[in-house]
Amino acid sequence: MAQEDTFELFTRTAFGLEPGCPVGLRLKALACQQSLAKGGSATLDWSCDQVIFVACGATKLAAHATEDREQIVAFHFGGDVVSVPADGLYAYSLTALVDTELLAFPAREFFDQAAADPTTARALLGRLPLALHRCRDKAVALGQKSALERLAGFLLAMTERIGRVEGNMCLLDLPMSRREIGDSIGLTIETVSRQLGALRDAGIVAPEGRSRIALLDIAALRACAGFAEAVRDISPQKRKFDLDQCGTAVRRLRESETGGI
Amino acid sequence: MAQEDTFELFTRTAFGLEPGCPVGLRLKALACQQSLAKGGSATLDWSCDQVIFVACGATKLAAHATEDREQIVAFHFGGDVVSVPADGLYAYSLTALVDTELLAFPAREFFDQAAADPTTARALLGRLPLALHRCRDKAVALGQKSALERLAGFLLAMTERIGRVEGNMCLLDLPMSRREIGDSIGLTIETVSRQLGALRDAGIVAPEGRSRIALLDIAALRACAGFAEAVRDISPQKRKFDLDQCGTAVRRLRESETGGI
DNA sequence: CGCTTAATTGAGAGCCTTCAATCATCGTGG
DNA sequence: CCACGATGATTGAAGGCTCTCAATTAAGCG
Repeated sequence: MAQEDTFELFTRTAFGLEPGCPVGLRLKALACQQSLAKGGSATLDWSCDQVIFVACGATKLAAHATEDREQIVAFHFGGDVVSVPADGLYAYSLTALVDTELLAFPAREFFDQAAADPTTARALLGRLPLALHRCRDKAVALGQKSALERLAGFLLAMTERIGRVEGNMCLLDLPMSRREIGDSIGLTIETVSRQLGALRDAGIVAPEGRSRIALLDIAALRACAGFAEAVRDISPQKRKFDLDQCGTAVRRLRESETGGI
Repeated sequence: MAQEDTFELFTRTAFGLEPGCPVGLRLKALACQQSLAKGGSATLDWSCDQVIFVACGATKLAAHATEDREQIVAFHFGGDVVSVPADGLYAYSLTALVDTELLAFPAREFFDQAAADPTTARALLGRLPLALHRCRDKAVALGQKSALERLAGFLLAMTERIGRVEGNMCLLDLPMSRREIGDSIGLTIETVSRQLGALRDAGIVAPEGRSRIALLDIAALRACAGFAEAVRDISPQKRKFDLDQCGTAVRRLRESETGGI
């Protein structure tokens, strides 16, 4: 993908700007394009925050907590804008799950320009809270939910992002490994595998090969994830009843995933 | 605190705006002031996102995962701006830890006005990523760290926010209960108490009464929290060595807390 | 000073992790 | 096209950390 194409994709899809407009040109002057092969990590200036536009492909944003332990903070797909923190409490990295094209901007200068243009500013003020709220939902999952609940929530979140409907079920082609799933929801690869096996044995999902999963019963999966189903102003009795409807293999949880900025 | 005073505090401290300026007036038209007594929850329109300015006091933003289980997503203090999600996967609540004054805005209209004013937009584009990055650091703690690491990280984060230096140590007057600490870092009240006891026995902290904690050895506390100390471009040997310097009562983790937008 | 509530401490159980082995998948080369 | 090898995934057994349940102690308030 040529620099021109990538940048036009950026201005158009991310902010609804016409190519060649003043803001677009100023932002373009800041942009640094990168092509990452599967498994490659973005080369960024880690001394200051960055804003990344994922033109196409898929990436993971990971925080390195220990030499051998990383927490994946979010997954991103084509069209997403990612806010990448500078080195702070943890060292972060942005890694391509598949071949990926991206645009990198230094955050301060990027926001300086964006703030001056109402259209761009409004777009960012829409995306940033969304990413924040997704991250919070993730924190809820990591802090309060069981392994099964986290995995079910993960699958549902991924379905919303990259799921394809096929008849009366849903197909999911995951670009990430079991390890990356585990690193995302705070579980070991073995636990992920075991819980996936439980969902399979319950007839809720059907893994096909290494990366494809067919979702046979989304309602049951949602019950597994244990989200708070529009609970406000619903009587406790009714709420309790609904929660108990999940089957025997179903126990506790809830979750969210993938936060474009 | 009168409406006028609260609002002026808002425009001045949060955005550096002069009272009576055009944006200020338009934002004021959206504002809904609330005074919360300790323990009171904000009355908000949960059908749409809200932006809250905490004029003075302290609040917790909590997600209700289950009837008896809540995850505190962030603590806020005077001057903070909070992005509060509408009802989604979870029901959120904003509760006062002490008597608190706040201003509530509907998010969409708020951002519409803010985007039109470069100064306000720039201020928000500075605060939102900060809150996002804090939330991510919290996710790392919840997903990867041990109980001791989480508590140490919590204390350090709180120290940065509301700690007072007193001689060669630091005093911390926590406005939240043990239960709220636990709900914030994903632990039970008993585990919080036990880990705090471990830090006390190690001579690192000295609890005084229910809410005050004296931090006697911040370096040791930092070691307990197990943050990645500017690890990029440092040899593995050196890194390993540093990590092993933490004492016997010290094991694994790292953390962050309190995200004003 | 006594009461109510919060915090601490202890014992046992459960869930996830760790360690280890087997199996499957997929890319490569014959 | 099939066989092979390497890597990833699954499954099993044992252990550890945190949770749950329960009792005791302390703090703060009237």
